[in-house]
Amino acid sequence: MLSKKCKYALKALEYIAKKSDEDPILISEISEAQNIPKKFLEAILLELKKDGILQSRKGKNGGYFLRQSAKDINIGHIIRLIDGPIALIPCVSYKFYEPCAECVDEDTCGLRNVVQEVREATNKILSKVTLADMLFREKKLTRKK
Amino acid sequence: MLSKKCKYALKALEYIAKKSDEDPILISEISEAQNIPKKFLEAILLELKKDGILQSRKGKNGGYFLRQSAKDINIGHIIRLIDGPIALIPCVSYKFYEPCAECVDEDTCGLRNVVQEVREATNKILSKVTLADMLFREKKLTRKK
DNA sequence: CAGTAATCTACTAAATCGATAGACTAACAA
DNA sequence: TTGTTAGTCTATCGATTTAGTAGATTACTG
Repeated sequence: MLSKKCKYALKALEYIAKKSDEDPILISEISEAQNIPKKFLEAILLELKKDGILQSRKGKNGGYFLRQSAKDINIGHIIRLIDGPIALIPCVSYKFYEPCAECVDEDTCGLRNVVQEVREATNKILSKVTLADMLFREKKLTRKK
Repeated sequence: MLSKKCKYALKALEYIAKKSDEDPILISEISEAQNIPKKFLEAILLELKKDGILQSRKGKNGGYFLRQSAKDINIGHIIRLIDGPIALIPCVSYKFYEPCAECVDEDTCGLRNVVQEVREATNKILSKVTLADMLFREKKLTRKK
């Protein structure tokens, strides 16, 4: 499961991306619009900034804005940044590989084999969905309604 | 990520299934063979028993054994039993559905739409893999080596 | 009845999660 | 150059979950 933090991060990014042609956006505006505790959101946006996804300006007319284009921001990347591994077991993770402490032989582990298949499927989706895609999906769903 | 508890449960089931033609299997035997803390394993096996997956007998010649055939025990079911929802967000979960507290409109949520696709892909795999399949994969991998 | 092995009850230490408080610093405008 | 605005940094906190332990009890078998 995604943590609330991660969900907040994605929601906030979505909100910023949607207004990416306007002035920098205030933390407090995002906080109110998306129902995210302000102080908590601060820390999240900072983390996204440190990773180079967001940029910020202090003082009057300050706020946050995207550093990269929304179509270059990958959803899987955000999830990994905030929550860590997406894989169900670390021994099949790309970016966070770690051997199982109790495992006798990784190469012949049936569970690992199954979980690997799940990771493959998940990754196939997440690696190609960007922030721009998410916005587009949202638009499409809204039109349908 | 799966909890250690869940990994232990799957490993234990695998071990029991592999020896399903023999006498009931002792907790202590599984614990030693699979490097699982004995007391912790006790609780896990009990949970699996309460769900009807395992059966047990006390005293001499006692131990645990499968209640159902290994090919009727679904991996996704075990994961849900021990860890709860597999979905990345509860608002797309089959068995553990819950609306997002902060979400304004679920039907048009772009994130939800993406996560739904991931769930679909994950579920397609997990819903068809059984304990027997896992054993088979293990055998296949061992032969290859 | 003795011994064995599962079951039940009750803890606990450590980590993580979600959130808050308050001081500090940079940008801008009057 | 000073006040205001808005992001940044440090620190702490309560609640929950995770992983694991201890010890007494109950059921089965020979």
